[in-house]
Amino acid sequence: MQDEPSTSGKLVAAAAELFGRKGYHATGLAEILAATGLPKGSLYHHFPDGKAGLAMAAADWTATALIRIIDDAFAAAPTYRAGATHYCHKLARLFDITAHDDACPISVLLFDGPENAAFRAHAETVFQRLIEAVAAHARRFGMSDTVAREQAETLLITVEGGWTLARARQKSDVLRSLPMRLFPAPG
Amino acid sequence: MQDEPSTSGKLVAAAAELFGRKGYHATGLAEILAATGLPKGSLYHHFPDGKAGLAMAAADWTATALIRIIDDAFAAAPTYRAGATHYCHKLARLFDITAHDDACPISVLLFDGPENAAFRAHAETVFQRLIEAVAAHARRFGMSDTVAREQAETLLITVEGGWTLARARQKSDVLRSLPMRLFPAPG
Amino acid sequence: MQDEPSTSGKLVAAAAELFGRKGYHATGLAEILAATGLPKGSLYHHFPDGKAGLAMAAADWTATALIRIIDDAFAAAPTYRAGATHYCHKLARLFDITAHDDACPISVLLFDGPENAAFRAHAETVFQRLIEAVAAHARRFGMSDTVAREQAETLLITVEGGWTLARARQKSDVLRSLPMRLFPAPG
Amino acid sequence: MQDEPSTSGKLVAAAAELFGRKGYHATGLAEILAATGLPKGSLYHHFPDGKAGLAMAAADWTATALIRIIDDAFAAAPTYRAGATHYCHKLARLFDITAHDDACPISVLLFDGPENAAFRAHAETVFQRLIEAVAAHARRFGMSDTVAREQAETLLITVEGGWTLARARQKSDVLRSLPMRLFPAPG
DNA sequence: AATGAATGAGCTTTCATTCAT
DNA sequence: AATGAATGAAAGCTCATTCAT
Repeated sequence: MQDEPSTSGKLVAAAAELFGRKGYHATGLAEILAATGLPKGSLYHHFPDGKAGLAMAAADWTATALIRIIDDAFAAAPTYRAGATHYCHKLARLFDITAHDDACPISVLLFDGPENAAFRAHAETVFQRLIEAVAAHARRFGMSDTVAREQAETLLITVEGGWTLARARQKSDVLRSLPMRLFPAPG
Repeated sequence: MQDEPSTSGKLVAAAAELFGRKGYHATGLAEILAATGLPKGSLYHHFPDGKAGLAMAAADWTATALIRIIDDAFAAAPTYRAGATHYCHKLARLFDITAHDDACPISVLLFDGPENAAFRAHAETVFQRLIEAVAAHARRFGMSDTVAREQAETLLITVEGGWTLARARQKSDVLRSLPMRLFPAPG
Repeated sequence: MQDEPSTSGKLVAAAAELFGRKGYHATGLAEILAATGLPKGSLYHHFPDGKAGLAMAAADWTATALIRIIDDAFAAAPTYRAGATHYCHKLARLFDITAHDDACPISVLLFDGPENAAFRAHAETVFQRLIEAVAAHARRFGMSDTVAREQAETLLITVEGGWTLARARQKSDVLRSLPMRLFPAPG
Repeated sequence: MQDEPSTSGKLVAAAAELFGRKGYHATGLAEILAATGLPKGSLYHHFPDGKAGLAMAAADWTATALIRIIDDAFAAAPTYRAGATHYCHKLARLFDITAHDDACPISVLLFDGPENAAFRAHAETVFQRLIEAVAAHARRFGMSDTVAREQAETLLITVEGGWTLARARQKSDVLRSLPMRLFPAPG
């Protein structure tokens, strides 16, 4: 149970953090290397495709982290609605902890990337992984495949937009208000 | 009845288009100038703050264009729900017309910008203009101030997230599905 | 006896101040115009040769100001030595009043200028005007032409070097020590 | 016995020559690189602080060269006066060899630099190195600490001013006349 | 005499990447 | 696997100057 992070692991973590905070093009490789303390030439051994390859790995890494949060949020929840609510609250806390200045870690990684077909294709895959993670929980609560995917998409869409507005306002309130918008009181 | 576009107007339009499509940092000033045919030095005459100033102007310009779409969508609508639905459909058509590759014209302009306080402050203002434009129509349909603003925020959040997912999939379907998500069938 | 400074007078004064403080190349025309409040196009009406012409005028203006200081210093002096001492003290006071950050107003104007023959020729003329001003006082105290010019040159050389060292140290002490160096106590 | 100049050494030498001849701001990095034949990107590898860092290194390099001249001049001299005289003559010869168009290599490097505190602080240090080098010789000839430093300052002040006037006149005569001014014939 | 928009060459600097060791 | 010097294209920006009004 050694934690000693691997060289490429350190690179991916630093890249995910910086790409999320500053954007793909605004983050220089020198900055990433400085954050890890690794020497100049190291990067291209682990990521022969350079910055683009590192960005894809960082997107995967971020998605995995988000899926863990999703699973945690839904694990102890009695209903789908409760799980979704937990998820929004967890994201609000995450927003408060970080510098209030990170973009949705995924969308930035994907949308500020190079105008590259492979890169764009990767974007949809990553989003789909998140949707599938939520849909799995929805099915667990008895929803049909179709409804589960529809609900998962709605949650993701709302969270994505909510995070953006929260960032504009530098306040996490919007994220905490998402459940009320997703599940309006009847009547 | 041509308006013979002004020099600075041409710059703003080209900037809004390119910033939206490629992102702030990925768009070079040389590109913007090439798109307008203007010489290098012209830019700083009209935008002494350079790229950042041009980006702010482009954000304003885009917001104004979006508000016109909002007003058009709600103008002939019999209900708020109908107006919001029209708006989503109009955006889907806009998405189909453009290169399928533009980010939400506003969020990209604001969130890929430089790490600049003034820039970030401008972001909230622009978003607020859009929310207020929608809220005005909501009030027109009899909603209270509080409810109107809440509904407007919900619409904007959903559209923002929907556009992002549409872009990842390079398909406008998600945008067309937003009304169904916003106003689920009762029962 | 109106003081209302002429347009070109304002330009020359601002140019002399800025060229002296920051150097010829480090001072932009925009800066000079901003300091005067004059509009962009004004400069070339009064100085068709542009920056170089303005710099020559500023050098003349500064030389005239220095000659007035020289004349004041020697006017009430009983001996040449007393006059030279007054002059050094006056310069030390001038140094203390200004930002401690001006170069010798003349040498900067002349030596950081463009690599231009006309400009360099002007340099010698201006220096010669200063030497002649001092030499006139020296002759007044009975020195021969040859001795007077020699003494004037020595004073100017020393003041020039002293001002430079004072600037490096940001202290006017060196200027006050110049008389002691010029006229060492006998024995 | 060639030293095969290092990349950074070539940069410093070229920078010292060009900064001295044309001034800090009038010298472009492109010029320096062209003089060395090095490619554009090389400079920032060796001088991460860019032009300012290169200028400081060039000032040190020039000071070291001047101290060697000072030591040579005083090495074989029987008296302090003889050493100072040798120094002035050596500078006059140096002036004649170069393009007659260099400023005092040090003062230009320091006084036409950017308005930067670190840069200005470096200026005094470099001047002090020169003064100390002369003072060491003065002490060798039996002068007290105080007198030695005073004499060294006087020599430096005079040389500085003399070089400036020589440059204005494009003739080295003034430099050759400095000993006569420093050590006037008694009587 | 006065104006301010227009101009494009030039500036310093940063970039992602390559390569010899 | 690891290193750090080398590379040159491109970045955003400022410059002195011109010109039509």
